[in-house]
Amino acid sequence: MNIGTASRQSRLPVKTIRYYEEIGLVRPLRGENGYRDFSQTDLERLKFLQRSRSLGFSIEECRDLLSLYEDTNRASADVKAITRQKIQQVDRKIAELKSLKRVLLEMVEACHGDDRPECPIMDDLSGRARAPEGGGH
Amino acid sequence: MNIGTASRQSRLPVKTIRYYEEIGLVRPLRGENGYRDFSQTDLERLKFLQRSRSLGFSIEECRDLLSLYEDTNRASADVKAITRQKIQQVDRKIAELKSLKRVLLEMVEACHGDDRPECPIMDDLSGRARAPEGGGH
DNA sequence: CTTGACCTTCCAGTAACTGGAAACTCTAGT
DNA sequence: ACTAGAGTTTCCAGTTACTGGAAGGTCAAG
Repeated sequence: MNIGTASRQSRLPVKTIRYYEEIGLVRPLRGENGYRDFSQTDLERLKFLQRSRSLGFSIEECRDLLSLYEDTNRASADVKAITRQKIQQVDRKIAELKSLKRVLLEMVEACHGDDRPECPIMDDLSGRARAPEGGGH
Repeated sequence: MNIGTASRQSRLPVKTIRYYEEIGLVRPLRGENGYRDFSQTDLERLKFLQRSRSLGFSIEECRDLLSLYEDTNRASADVKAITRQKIQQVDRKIAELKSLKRVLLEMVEACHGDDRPECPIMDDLSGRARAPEGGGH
């Protein structure tokens, strides 16, 4: 099948598929006209990539998963371990964002937000201390 | 002051400061020897950038904030609006990550994780349906 | 035979740096 | 005066995972 068909069926942009070929994630055959010719197996790989990428695995992680995927003797435990690591990464990222949000919220709450030029948010960003407001920690 | 001193005082890597100059975020003077010479004002800008970047504002957002910062007539409301937007972005990102985590957790929980080759995680990634386990939601 | 969709390659750009090479300057110690 | 080492300069390339665009070849329908 041509790249356009593969694109629709894998829900990956054409450009992305070409890129995946470039970095060796798929190796479609070529027709006489030079067009890429994707087999069902190639399509499987593309779908696999689409899903694992959208689940936040990096290209390199996908490469690992893909080789595990195609190794019929691989242990389920290996895959589970990688997935667990990924969950931890996601957890860390969530925690980071939450603490970021907390700071931003504090800044917004301290800000009168009218058309006066004084602005506690700016003071925060510039490193000036903000006056404590009712002894919060 | 030299770039090394500015680096230590702003807690920005030397390379990053040069990059910020390249994209016009700071414009230090030059000494006779060609060395950058940072004024107190330059240092303020660098500190401002360090803080706002670490709070997740993009370079372009920082550029906007910086011009608001230096506009003594700007309204506090403008800054507040930008910060509110940023909070919404952070919220969206957190929600995304949480739903991502949910999927990953489901996969891990469905996986026996021993050395057998069958692996529900792989089945998920490859798009195969997984057998429902006790009436899922 | 033309039109338009689809395909090809190659080059460049994105965001925000980071690393490294080659060369110059400064400072402290001998 | 000389030298070693730290600090500085510019420039080029690499990172991640694509995305956009130009210039051109191919295919199917009418």
